[in-house]
Amino acid sequence: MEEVRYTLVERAAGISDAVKQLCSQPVIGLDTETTGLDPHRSKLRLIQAAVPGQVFVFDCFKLSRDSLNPFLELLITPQPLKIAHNAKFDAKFLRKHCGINLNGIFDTYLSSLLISAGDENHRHGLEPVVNRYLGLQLNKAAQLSDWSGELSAYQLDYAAKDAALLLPLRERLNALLDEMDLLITAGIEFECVMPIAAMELAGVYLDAERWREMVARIRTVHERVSAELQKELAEGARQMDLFGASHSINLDSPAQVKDALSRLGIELEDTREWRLQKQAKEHPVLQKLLEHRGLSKSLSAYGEGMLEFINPATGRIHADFRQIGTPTGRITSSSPSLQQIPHTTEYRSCFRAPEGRKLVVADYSQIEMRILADFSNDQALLEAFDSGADLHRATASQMFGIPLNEVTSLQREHAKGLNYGLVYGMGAEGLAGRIDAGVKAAEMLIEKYFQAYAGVAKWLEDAADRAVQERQCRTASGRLWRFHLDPADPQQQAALRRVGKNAPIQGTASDIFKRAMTMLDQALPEHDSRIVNSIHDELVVECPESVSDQVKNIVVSLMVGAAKEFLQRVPVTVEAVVSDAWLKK
DNA sequence: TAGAATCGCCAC
DNA sequence: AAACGTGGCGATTCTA
Repeated sequence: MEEVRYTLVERAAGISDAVKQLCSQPVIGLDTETTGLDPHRSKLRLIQAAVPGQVFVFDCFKLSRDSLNPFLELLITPQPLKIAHNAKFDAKFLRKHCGINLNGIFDTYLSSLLISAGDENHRHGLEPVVNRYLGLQLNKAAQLSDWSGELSAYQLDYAAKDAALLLPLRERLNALLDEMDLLITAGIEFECVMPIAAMELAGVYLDAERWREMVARIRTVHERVSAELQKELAEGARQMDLFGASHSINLDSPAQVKDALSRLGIELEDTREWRLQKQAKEHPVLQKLLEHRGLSKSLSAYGEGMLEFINPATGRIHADFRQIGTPTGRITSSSPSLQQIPHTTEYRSCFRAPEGRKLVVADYSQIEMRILADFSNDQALLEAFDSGADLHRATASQMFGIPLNEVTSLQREHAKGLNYGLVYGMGAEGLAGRIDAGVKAAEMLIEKYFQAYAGVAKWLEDAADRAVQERQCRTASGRLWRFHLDPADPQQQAALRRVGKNAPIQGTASDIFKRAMTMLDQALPEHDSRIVNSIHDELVVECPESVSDQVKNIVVSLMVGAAKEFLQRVPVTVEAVVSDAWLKK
């Protein structure tokens, strides 16, 4: 790419001329350079704004916040459209350091993800994206340079070039989004950037003392169980070892554990949980091993390490949320993953509302089954939801042709197993394992289920057929997943059929969820409230104690409202509680 | 010896 | 040898 012309704006006097040229544009390329990655501990150095043939580079170290105001005004309105690559990053720094919410976003990173439609071979950094869609080679070497001192011409040129590239890149990506019918999904994603940026910036409060005590408690038990296991597993070894060498085995090594068990006469293919579970009754040592595994998991994944994520600047945990974390559109979280904290009181009670505040914990009730009911237009399943009865009880009642109040707890369990497993394309063996029944019995239950819900059966089979035929599927918003499996391979075809059943449903739940986050992000600030965690179909909102009931009502009504944008046939309910901690009371 | 691959398990 | 979809991640083991 040829050299870009840029204007360095270091004095307040230069702002008005820049703004004059920027405000007449329908779209501008936007980028920032910062002294680090954490908005709470790093500084915003440059803001670059590109128009065709010209880039304005604002030096935030030399300009006061007030003098930047006329420029920032352009960023908080939908027009001009701001193009950024991973706008979440820039949005966080602009919010933290300039106090503004970016509005009117076109994100080239999210666009690239949508266009790739689940192709794992595609990378989505600016460099590969520019290479893929513009055929240009980009040098990102300056990105990690020191942006806190006097800037070299090389650095400024790099900064300007990045912003300038966004204009042609957007042209190309927008055309592709249009061709692929992805504009509606893209709109949902772009509007969700700011809510997610705000959530990351807010972070979630963890009671460190309480967490430490819990970890210490677990460690004590872990040490005891370890010692007991070592002793039991050494039995077999001692008899065989003529040299009397110590045989302390690594309990975290599946291979060593398997060998040790073998010496005790317990032969296993592998030592996965379900396999241990199977024989735990006859071999108490396996029960103990399972207990040890659980404790080890607790200490490694959810131990002291969690405390290192507490940001010294805020005292809170600011996880990294990937907005399009999966091909179905689900958000994922890492560093730490706040989406896989064990669902037990001892863990979750450590995630709390700070003094004077409360958490509203809200989740969609059976959202995926409701989407299935809506898509399939199955009258019986729709009726089950319309009745307002407990879904699994209603399902059992319909399967066995008996009144609701005569459903036994076993019948309800079986219906529950079916309701949960179905949207994942579960087979008879899977159900048998889940509900602790024989395969024959499971087959009969599935037959009964599909007799009751014939419309569901038809929709699922059609969805699977379509996936095999078209090698792709879409959600309600039009989000696309293209498959790169080989349909000639029976195993891959079976997998494809399962994904074909599940992805439209899981992905539509994502569509709904992102709309809910967007609507809430607009409504919550006036109540001094904010989203602090997001877990697929559950939201955690932190709010002042004094308005917690009001906020709870807002959360419920907006979440329901978001679902109604996509679902017309089925009622949607959201369960919400006001709590001191991340608990559903 | 660093990075990749695998196992195993947490969430929805 | 897995079962039922989507992930993240820590520990061990493999590999260049």
